Amino acid sequence: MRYSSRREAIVNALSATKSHPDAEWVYARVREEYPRVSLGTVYRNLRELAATGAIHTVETEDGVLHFDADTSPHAHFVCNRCGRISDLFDVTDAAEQLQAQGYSVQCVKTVAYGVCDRCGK
Amino acid sequence: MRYSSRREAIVNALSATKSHPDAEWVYARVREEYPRVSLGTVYRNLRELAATGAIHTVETEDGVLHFDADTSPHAHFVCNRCGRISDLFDVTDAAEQLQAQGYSVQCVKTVAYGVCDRCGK
DNA sequence: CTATAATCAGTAATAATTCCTATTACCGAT
DNA sequence: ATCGGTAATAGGAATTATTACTGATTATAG
Repeated sequence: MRYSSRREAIVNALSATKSHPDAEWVYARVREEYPRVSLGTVYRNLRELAATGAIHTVETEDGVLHFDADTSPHAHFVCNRCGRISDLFDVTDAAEQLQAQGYSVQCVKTVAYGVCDRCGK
Repeated sequence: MRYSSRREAIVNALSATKSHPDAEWVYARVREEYPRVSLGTVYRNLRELAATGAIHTVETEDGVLHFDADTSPHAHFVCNRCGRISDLFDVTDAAEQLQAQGYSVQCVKTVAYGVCDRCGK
């Protein structure tokens, strides 16, 4: 993957926040620097960055993808009311910890992605 | 939520499999019994059933929602190659277990959903 | 029964995301 | 410095899963 100014701006925009923004937010930010950037470019770069593991993704319950430049291992909490996404750096007993902090946990989903035994052969 | 024959057929179709199907699959099954059922009805019922917790949902990386009639606490593994979704009843050290079984784990996502401290007040 | 409110089928609309095509920028080699 | 090949970009069209809307139907409480 060779250098590209738009991709750099996308990564910079994402690295400057811990708010787990969606593609539209990144688009708005990058447009401040490159007013002619297209939404498709933002989507493509975010997708490619996520595919290589350079950034991470969080899917909210409304199906919108959110992005995270912090690739250290951690989980997320999504508020179904305000949409805010917060970090959970210690996943053990996540539900208990959250409740102790005043969060009401409706469900915890753990999904592993990869290649299964059949496909790996 | 009052009785409806279509909803019953939807739940039955979902309960008859462990393959975590999507809405189209459920639609095809229910149509065997009710050929005039509409896809919108299937979507609406699946959404309402999931909202009440009667069924669970798993989102694959392509953004498609899959449904699970098994509401016992368990996690999932999604194969990014064949799309197959398998159950993980023991989540502790999920990655290690999966690797021992011949799975190649690319990432594990844990997301908790609920209402945050600010919104709860 | 009857009233009423949920549910339905069918269709149109929505919205997030991807695809497509012409154009442009980059970079190594001349 | 220029060329040629390759990859990236812009802009818009297309795709696709999902939801919204409408008038008709149906379950069920009284």
